[in-house]
Amino acid sequence: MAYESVDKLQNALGEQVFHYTQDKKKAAGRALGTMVEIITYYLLKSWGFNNSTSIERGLVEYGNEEISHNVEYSLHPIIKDYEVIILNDGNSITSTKILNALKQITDISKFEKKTNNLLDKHNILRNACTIAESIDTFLLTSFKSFGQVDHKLYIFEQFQKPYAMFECKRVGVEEGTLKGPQTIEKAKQGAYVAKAASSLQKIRTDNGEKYGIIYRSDNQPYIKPYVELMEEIIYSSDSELLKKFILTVGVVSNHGNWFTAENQNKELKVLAQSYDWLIFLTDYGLAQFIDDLIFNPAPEYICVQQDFKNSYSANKKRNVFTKVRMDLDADMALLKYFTENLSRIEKWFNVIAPETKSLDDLKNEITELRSKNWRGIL
DNA sequence: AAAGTTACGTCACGTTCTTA
DNA sequence: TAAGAACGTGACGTAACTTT
Repeated sequence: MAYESVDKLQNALGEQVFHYTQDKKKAAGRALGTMVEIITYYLLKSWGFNNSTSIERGLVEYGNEEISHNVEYSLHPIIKDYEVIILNDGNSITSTKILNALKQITDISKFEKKTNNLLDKHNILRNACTIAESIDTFLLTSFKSFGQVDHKLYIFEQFQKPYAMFECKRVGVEEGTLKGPQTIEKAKQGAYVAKAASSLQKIRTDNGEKYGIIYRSDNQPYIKPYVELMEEIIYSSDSELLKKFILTVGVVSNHGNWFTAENQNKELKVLAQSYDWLIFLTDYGLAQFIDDLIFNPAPEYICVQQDFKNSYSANKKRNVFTKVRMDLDADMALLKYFTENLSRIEKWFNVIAPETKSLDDLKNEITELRSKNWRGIL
């Protein structure tokens, strides 16, 4: 690999790409944050969660609906699915067009239309495209197949209430310092949301053990060691326990000194005890992604490099390399890259919490949650 | 002095409103 | 319908400040 640390890589990006900004390191850091988001999202897609995943939805706090937080990715129960065909007229695929097609096969009067385009006329895909909302559900659409004459689309009705959420965070090293970061505020912000979202709440015993508490519908508290209780909820079919449970997952990226096995920084400790799961994208993983797709792409991935370059230049119009807006070719290239390298990519992550678990366990837990009979539960 | 906290500037994205 | 402005939220890095 060309760079021995992500910090070096960030500075190189600053010089090569973000020279037009006022603070090139900061801008490069922001772009690296976008990469962490994209890696996480395409990992979820590769795990088969494409059609369950929403982006930046407002999530209300458990028991306190007046406060909501935009969460990066939330996984929602699918309750109905449809397929429609849209003529390929070369123009954008608007929610109006999709809803008009859907109207032919089902009653959509309870929905309020959104104005999102699944694809715009410059072939920019909108990931997790919401086309309409009702009180407790919404409609999310995606491509089933592309055609010269027409496209086949999926439409999924899903519950507003998710069963899992993911947040991505990255913090860099300050120039001139060996230790960092100084800012724990971001970690606290993430920790607050993680602690406020789910019905499974965290408490400490007097001995410092982490316990969970969850209320049943008769208002009786149910208290047990945290991970034990969490597993009990995930693998149960008890609607009282599952109803407002949200598995919270944090994804943080290394900056070279957050994480050594024996010495975690305060920031990391705060996050590790606040999310149900904290997974760690290593320097190595982030650098591999950037090297394989942006610095030294194989021929089939050059479009990714191009879209990245086009997205970050002094005279760019709109970014086409984000979790939501992604050039269609880059999307397909990313899916190919993740599918073909999935086991290698999964090794980019370390599991910080729960201590004894693996990434496979996480996949199993969200798969288990997806499989619940949510219509009966909610 | 070092460690920790707060404030702030810049960049970015999503939504809604406005304009054409 | 499309593009852009305005606004709200969040991300990231670091200067300035406070506490130990």
